[in-house]
Amino acid sequence: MKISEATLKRLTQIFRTLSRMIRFEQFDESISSAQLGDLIGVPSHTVRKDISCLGEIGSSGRGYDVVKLHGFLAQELGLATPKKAAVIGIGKIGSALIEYGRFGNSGFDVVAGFDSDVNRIEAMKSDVPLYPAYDIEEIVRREKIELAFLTVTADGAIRSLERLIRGGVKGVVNFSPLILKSDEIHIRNVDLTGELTLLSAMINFGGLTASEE
Amino acid sequence: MKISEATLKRLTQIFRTLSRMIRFEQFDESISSAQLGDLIGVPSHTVRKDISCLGEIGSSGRGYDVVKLHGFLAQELGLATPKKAAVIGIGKIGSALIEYGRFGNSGFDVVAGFDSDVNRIEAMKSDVPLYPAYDIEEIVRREKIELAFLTVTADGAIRSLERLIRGGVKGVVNFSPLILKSDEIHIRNVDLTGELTLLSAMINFGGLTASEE
DNA sequence: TATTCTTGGTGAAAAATATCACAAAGGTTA
DNA sequence: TAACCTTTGTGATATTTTTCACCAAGAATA
Repeated sequence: MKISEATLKRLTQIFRTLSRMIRFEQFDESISSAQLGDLIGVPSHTVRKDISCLGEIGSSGRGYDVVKLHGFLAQELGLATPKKAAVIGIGKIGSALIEYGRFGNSGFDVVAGFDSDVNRIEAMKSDVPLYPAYDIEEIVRREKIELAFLTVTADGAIRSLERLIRGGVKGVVNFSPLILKSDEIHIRNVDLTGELTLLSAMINFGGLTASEE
Repeated sequence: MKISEATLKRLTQIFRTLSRMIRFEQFDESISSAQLGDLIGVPSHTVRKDISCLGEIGSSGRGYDVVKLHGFLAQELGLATPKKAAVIGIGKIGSALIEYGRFGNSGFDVVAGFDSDVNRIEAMKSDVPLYPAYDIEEIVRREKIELAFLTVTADGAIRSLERLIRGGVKGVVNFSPLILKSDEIHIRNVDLTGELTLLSAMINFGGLTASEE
């Protein structure tokens, strides 16, 4: 079965929503595709089609068993055993991610932080061990780290990326304003301030799409 | 002419790339669609088609005049006169965004910060004025703020969003793990740790798309 | 048990998006 | 000026993604 990136994104959103419901013990035994759709902001048929890509797990007339669906998604998406993750660049964004990353149930676990500024490393206190940037390749390989948040400036982004790839990382979320691409690993570019620029442009175009020239 | 959200996103990426080139004075007089495509990670024909949605601005045999294209995009996308923006929630992410937001050429200008913790407001020093959260509606209306970064926890996200909408905001970038929707304004949901979960799932599926069940 | 209501799964239709291929326009060189 | 590059703009095509419509399965009710 084929799964599009859009579908995979929605499935992980469903997974995280279920994780949160379970963590806070706020859920009924089962949930309908319409309810799930409301939670992630898509119509019910999209939810059904997405889930059915992985198999038949729902129950006609009742919906999806919350705990069962959560476990099913964890299994099928490979999130059952969390992957190790690193944060490169311990600035504000980086240290925020280290804190957030301590929640379980997300499919990953932040186990190391890196920064090129050795003084900053020593000055900071952190739940996870911090290392100088030139140790990225070695530590990533030794600890079998598979994922990384890249929160460095545009200058250092490429060098850090190369180190990560040489260390064997399989996926990177890039927060630098530089748009990175790689044939070897998965990269997701997240431009924080770029989102506001896009929003600004969207407002000028009235609707989401369509406009008079 | 109609513009899809995907096209608009790429056009803002081109705009920001050109802005950076101009700011650092590192550019030739003109640039080809192929070069632009390399920079934002899409093929040249996509770049040409996107730009041509706004009009004919390129020059056969030479490409696009960098300064002219930048100005043209600013004009057409409505980024020529920066919109005012606010940051709701002055934690690590929030204060990082306030810093980043001081760059010009992005189509927006951060002019206010808000937090529900009054002590934190007083303790922080910031380039922009900080206010308590219950003043959101008033200040947003008075200052004619059109955009906002929402960097609060899931608990406070909905209340903050309502205040922003009542104040007349037109677009919000939501960083809380809650997926927000609104019929009245544009909302972009950016789930930072969710990106790693998605990446983790993508790795388990080998390619970007396609896989055997 | 018969009836009615709810809800998932899914093939088919529709819409949106991306890709291609090439004519035409401007630049360059001899 | 003529021949040859380079590169844009775009109609046509192909692909992907979403939406729709409805059947069948299970639950609830009487």
